[in-house]
Amino acid sequence: MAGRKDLMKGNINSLLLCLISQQPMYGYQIMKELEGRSQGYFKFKEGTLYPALHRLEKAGLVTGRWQPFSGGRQRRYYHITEKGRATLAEKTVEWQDFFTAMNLVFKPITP
Amino acid sequence: MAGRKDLMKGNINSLLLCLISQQPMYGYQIMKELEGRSQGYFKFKEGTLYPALHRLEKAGLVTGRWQPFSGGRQRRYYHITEKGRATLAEKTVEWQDFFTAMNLVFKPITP
DNA sequence: ATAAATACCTAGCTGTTCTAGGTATTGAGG
DNA sequence: CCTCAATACCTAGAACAGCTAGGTATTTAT
Repeated sequence: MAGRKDLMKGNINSLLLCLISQQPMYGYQIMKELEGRSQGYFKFKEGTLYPALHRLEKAGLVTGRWQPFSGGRQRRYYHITEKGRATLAEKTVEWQDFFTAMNLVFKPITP
Repeated sequence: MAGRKDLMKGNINSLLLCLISQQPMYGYQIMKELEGRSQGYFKFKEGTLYPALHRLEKAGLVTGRWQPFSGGRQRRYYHITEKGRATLAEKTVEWQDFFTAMNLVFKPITP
């Protein structure tokens, strides 16, 4: 029974799903990508990002796969699931509804 | 050191300040007004609204004044302060920045 | 050598929001 | 007359997201 309530708190899930839906990504990459696309606005802390990814995985919206790359350190690539794609579609509509509502209230300030 | 972090969680403060800045209002009236202006989208519970008003008052952004009306029950009208008006201006800019950033990330989904 | 960037993780705090109750008055419907 | 809905305010407690602040380990540039 999610909905507008969750939107108030966390748009992070939506942002993560959106990026991962376009191509599999690993955590650190997502941080940089979000910062780049938003022109420096979104700077998520690791303590915010990684738990969020774990929540998404636990909810079955993404699946993480360890992949070694040249060197030694492993990267955990997250792939979107069907369920994740459906959720993203819902979240997108919810976001649009939300900012429509916000603007309906905020508009009258500067008449 | 507020800022984008707070936006994620609570836009309620912004909405409340916005309404109260236009005219002094009491709690119940604010609930109805928000619901009306947002075409039914915002339906804040009393357990959300009243503590939020108390927080705003404690922060010096609004001042509450008891006023009796025909009948018996008292209404507590909230007036915006100078500090509240300044905060509202900041919050408005923050909101615009936020949804600009959101749209920068969300746009590429449907190319 | 050592600093910075990459790459991942978690325990615990704070603070917002909702749930779920409470009080009290007025007016309408049966 | 009585009860219910609407008006009008309030709070304690739970739930949970996001931040703080720490940790590990590798590679590359200085």
